[in-house]
Amino acid sequence: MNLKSLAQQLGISETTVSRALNGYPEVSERTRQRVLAAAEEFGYRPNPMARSLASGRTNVVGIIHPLSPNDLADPMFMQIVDGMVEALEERQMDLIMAPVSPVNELRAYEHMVKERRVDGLIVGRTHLYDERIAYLAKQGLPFIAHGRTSVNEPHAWFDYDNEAGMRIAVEHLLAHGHQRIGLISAPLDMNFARQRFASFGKAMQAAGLSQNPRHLIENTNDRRSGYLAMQKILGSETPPSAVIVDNH
DNA sequence: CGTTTCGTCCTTCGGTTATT
DNA sequence: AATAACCGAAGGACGAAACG
Repeated sequence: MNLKSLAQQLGISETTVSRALNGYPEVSERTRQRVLAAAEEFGYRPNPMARSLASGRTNVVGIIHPLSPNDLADPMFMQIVDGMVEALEERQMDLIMAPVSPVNELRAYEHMVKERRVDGLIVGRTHLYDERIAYLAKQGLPFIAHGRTSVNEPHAWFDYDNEAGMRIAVEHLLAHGHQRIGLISAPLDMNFARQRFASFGKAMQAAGLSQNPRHLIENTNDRRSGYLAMQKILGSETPPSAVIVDNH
């Protein structure tokens, strides 16, 4: 069932059917309802290929993800995906998630852009200087970054207030009387980790406390490295009385 | 008579396939 | 080898019938 035959069934023109389905104003409400009902009845679905051809859009938003085995069991990640899907569904758009090996990540972005497979991209886990964002900004493909970066091109992003979050965490521990505080960080080339690390140092300094380098472990990004980091901290000669972990 | 609603006609999209 | 037709839909320009 395509647009043409649907129009024939209804005895009205293709244009009117198209207008009715796509929310154009110059269609009476009664006709619109008739069209919608018929579309439902005959199970009409616009051919996505043809639609893309005509509109130049794919109605797909993508996220390229260097997949590690942990991700699919990661409730935080799934929560984010869930939010994206919810927003896209409202607009009848799809999300495609492209798992990719870390070495191929930039190539995957080029693939998406050059072959116009998506209308837009979401870029997660931003780096201090993020080549992916530099690339996308140059190409002009719409995207939004989850996290900041030092790339200069103007672009949309959303992020948490890492500076404030870490300061609050430190102040919380200070208020409980802790003086020796450790920090387990994600790799510091990740922007969020760097910001939190810097904020930690600032908050400790503001409290007049010195940081013990042995209590600062970076480069943890999974269960195992986190476990090892904590072991290392607790095994030091004067272990901290509290530890902040910057990553779930 | 002015507005609303719908139709006709035409172009466009990017690539494949059939026809000159 | 060049050209045209075609796929299915979007959408703009314009005209006309229906309506209050």
